[in-house]
Amino acid sequence: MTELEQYIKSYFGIVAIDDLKTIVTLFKTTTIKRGEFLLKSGKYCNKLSFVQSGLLRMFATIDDKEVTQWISTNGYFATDLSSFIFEKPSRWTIQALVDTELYSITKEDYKKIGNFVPKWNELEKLFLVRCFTILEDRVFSHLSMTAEERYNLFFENNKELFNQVPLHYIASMLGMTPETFSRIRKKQLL
Amino acid sequence: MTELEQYIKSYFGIVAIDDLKTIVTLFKTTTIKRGEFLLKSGKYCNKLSFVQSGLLRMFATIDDKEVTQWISTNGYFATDLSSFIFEKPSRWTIQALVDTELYSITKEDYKKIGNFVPKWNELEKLFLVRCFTILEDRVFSHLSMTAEERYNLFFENNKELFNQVPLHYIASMLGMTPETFSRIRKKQLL
DNA sequence: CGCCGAGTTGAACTGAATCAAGAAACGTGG
DNA sequence: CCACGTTTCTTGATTCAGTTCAACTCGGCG
Repeated sequence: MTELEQYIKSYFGIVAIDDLKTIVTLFKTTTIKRGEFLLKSGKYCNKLSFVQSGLLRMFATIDDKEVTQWISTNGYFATDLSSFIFEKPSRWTIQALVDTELYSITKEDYKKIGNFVPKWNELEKLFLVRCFTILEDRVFSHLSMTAEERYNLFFENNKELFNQVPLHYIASMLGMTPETFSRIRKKQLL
Repeated sequence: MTELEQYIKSYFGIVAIDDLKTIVTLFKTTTIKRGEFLLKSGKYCNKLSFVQSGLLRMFATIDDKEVTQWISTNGYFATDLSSFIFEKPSRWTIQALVDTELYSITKEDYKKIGNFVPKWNELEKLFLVRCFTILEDRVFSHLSMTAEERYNLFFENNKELFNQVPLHYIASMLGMTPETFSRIRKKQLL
């Protein structure tokens, strides 16, 4: 069983085996090498990708600075949801931090899932609300927490990530400089 | 035609008149007086409300401080989406800033819409992605902008709000103190 | 080896918070 | 409709969290 199947089962509860198979077979295995791009800013994000193994980073470039919005490790999706659904150019660039295996589905195939799997709409809704909730929490963290508190919260929930990706990407995603990140980190290690 | 009908038409494009009527009749008119609560933190948010007129503020209380997450004015929805969909206790409190007219639908009735209006799933999806995108933009604003830039961006898109609600609520929602808000405001008015 | 990106550390600086006080606007009860 | 208390908003002085700039270390890789 692939991670993708496990993901769907664990997040969406009981789905008929046949439905599960139908969904999964619409996703195609692809790989992307370290440094390569899954999406470039300004392009339409025409696929939804699930990370089987590896790491992707989604970021925007502002005045020569890269702002990391999201890091997708195995078990996460990577896409510009807004671009994918509304078929508009993306603000984001998605790049592989290491060689990465993906299950990708094109927008075209994605639209078909609903026809094959009636329950899909419900699953999709749950997925979207989950994404919404994650962002809601992040907004809240910026309204009510210090850099240190954001660090701790993220660290508790994503310990593994800290030995997998360059830390300045995490710093950027948490809205602080690498220096601040480093100082907080030192403090927490004592 | 109510604002709710207009909202659905303008945001979701052509919907059959019958479908529109079906959806709208499931929403019940209610009013809520200044200071009253639509939702209290810890309770399950069992309805989705559309603001016909008035103002609602969604906030959480942390260490005696209120953190404003969202202000719903006419033409916006007010709900804890996560609580509403997953039927879990809410972190948020929603309070009326002035006497407010709502169109509200219960979770129970909400579930039925799909049966009556086949196209509903598609509309719902677009709605959710729109909500997602708004939050994504807010996260990005905290990762890449100063308080002043956030102020300006929000002001450009929400001028009307500035003469409708106490400004310290807007300040809180933008992640700054009332004092900082006031100083930036003074600067921009010159 | 030498280079380059990642991470650390220190010192100076600054945007924004905090603290405090006063002015203006508001709404509530008489 | 006025008076009074409360909330909102402003302004100034001070403090502090986090940024910036710069220098240095370390480890991996060509």
